[in-house]
Amino acid sequence: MSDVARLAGVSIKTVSRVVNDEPAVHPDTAERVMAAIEQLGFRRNLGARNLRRGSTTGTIGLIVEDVGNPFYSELNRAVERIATSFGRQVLTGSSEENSDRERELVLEFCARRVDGILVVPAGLQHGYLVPEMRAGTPVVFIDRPAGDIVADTVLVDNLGGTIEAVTHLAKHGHRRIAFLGDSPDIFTAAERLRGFREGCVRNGISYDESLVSMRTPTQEGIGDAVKRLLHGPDAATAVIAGNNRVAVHLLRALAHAEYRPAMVGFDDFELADLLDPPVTVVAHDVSALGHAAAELLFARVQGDQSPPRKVVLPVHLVARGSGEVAP
Amino acid sequence: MSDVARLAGVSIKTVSRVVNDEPAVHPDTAERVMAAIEQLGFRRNLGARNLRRGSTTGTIGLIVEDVGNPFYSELNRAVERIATSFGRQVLTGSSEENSDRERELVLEFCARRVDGILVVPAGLQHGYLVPEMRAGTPVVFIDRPAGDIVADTVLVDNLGGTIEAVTHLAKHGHRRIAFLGDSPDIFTAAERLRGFREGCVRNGISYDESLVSMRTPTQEGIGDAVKRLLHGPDAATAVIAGNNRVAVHLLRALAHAEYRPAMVGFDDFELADLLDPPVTVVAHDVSALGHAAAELLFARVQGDQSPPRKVVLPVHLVARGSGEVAP
DNA sequence: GTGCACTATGACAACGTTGTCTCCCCCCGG
DNA sequence: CCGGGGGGAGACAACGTTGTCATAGTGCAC
Repeated sequence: MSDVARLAGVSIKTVSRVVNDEPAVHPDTAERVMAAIEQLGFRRNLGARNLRRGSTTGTIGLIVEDVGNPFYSELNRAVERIATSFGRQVLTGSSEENSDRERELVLEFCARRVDGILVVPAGLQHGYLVPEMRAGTPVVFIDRPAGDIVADTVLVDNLGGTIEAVTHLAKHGHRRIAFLGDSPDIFTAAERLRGFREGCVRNGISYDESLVSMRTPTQEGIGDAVKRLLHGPDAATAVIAGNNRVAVHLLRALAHAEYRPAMVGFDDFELADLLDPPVTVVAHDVSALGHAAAELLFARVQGDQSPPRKVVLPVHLVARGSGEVAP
Repeated sequence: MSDVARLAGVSIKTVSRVVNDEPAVHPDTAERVMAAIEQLGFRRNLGARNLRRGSTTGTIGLIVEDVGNPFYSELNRAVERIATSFGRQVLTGSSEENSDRERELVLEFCARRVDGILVVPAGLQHGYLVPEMRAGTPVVFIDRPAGDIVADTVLVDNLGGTIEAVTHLAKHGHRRIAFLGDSPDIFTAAERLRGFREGCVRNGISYDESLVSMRTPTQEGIGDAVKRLLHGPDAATAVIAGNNRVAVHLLRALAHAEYRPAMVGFDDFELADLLDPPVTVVAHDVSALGHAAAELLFARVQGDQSPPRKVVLPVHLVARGSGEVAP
């Protein structure tokens, strides 16, 4: 900036006035300054600006499990849309379902003085956030609640959705329904299992633990579970996939099976309608999730001091075929 | 920081020494400082630090068309992985295939003094980058080359891949092959069309422009193209989808068709193997694309001054069924 | 006891901006 | 001719850090 000032033959402050479109600069002067800026390729240093003004940095942080997972990338996109409308930019990070990594990312973001943080929490302990939140960095939890603190949270109706899935299958005559979930440490997985249980109860089905598998989904693990749960005299006639990754592995495991059980997945996914049979899912609006969370965050950024809110978004069952076959 | 210093009864500089793990601080003093930091929830301001040290900001920018598109989110993930290994964080933005937006994002990133920029360019004019690059911000172009400047670029073999697709179909007896591409303004789309032409030539097929459609893919547009190209006396017996979105729309348009042509898609996608018939694609390694680009960028960040490089990654045809049916 | 090396600490400036205050000049009314 | 007002511009400090240099105190060899 001082180079520009020298070249234009003005003071550094006048350059500042020009780049900030402040009035009270003579047009001729402004033009000289602009020319100098152009010539030198000057670009104002936003870091220094934010430091001096004590203003917001114009960035927010988004932490998800994996930015490469279509579920989270859609979330990312929705968040970005809102951020852009508020003139903010988005720093993203993948926690890889690792709470240490999550914490590292959060603290790094705080050190960068992001205006706010959106996080799909991996861990259950979030006490480390208390000082940051007290220091004025708003945090909104997405898809899963904070472990041990009270904070803004946006969730989907995991419980209701899974109950609906069970009911749907029961309505089509199924009494032995398997549930393939994810690691029970993950809130959504635990909650959906709870919904599965409750769904069984409501439909007069005795809950059978041997038909449940709760573990991080891998192709091999799901393959084994399929062999175990869908064969033999007490085999399940229907199966619920606890999330989109379970669903994909399950579909692959079933692809060449001689017997195909009825199936309902939690989370919609692209091409579900083009498979044979098309896959019935409990769908929810991922964009709406990101949208709601980001809106909530920006309300906080702009000074909303009301008590922490908990938003639960609805889900709905999309019947496409795979869930409507009889036992 | 001055609050911490006051509470610990030391100078601000000593606090700085403690947070930077500098030697020559008495353990007792350090402990007092740590306690004060803990008590006040102090977190060093990275912005101020970077300003003072004149060092890098520890961030890089990534601009893609749409962070929500699985193709780009996988790229994002690969880039993030490398960035993390270099201790950097990633600012992301979606250009929405709009060159003004792209430019806005780039300049904003530069104003934030990112250490480097990775961009999947939307426009053809990149002269605006020259001052920034001269000022020392390295830029690497991904998937598409810069329009009018020389810069590091990482591409995939669009030409070779499409030739391979045509050859594959020709080998299975097809002589009338349709090509559904994207807007010809997009480098990859134009390049794949060029490959289609070349493929026809090499296989002794006369290139028929009436079997080609180059436009931004929408469900409706692809549906119309299908009606036009795959019916009538001169109907195509095979079709090449120019990218993953075209493929998805095409699959949906064909789902309930009485006649299904052979098909090969450019870009692999999840579940392609589970469709009926499984979809044959020209696949390339999106992770490798992001990996290579990020590695190249960090080499530049670390001072590599060698002439701009152009990397072309190989593609390979994955035969799954849809491309192996006879006319 | 003197000199020297070394440890622990602090004062101060500087990074690139911008807010505040001040100054100068010109124009206009009385 | 003088005073006041407003437009245009600059000097300076400050944002939160850290690099440089200075200083005070300690221990040790001579």
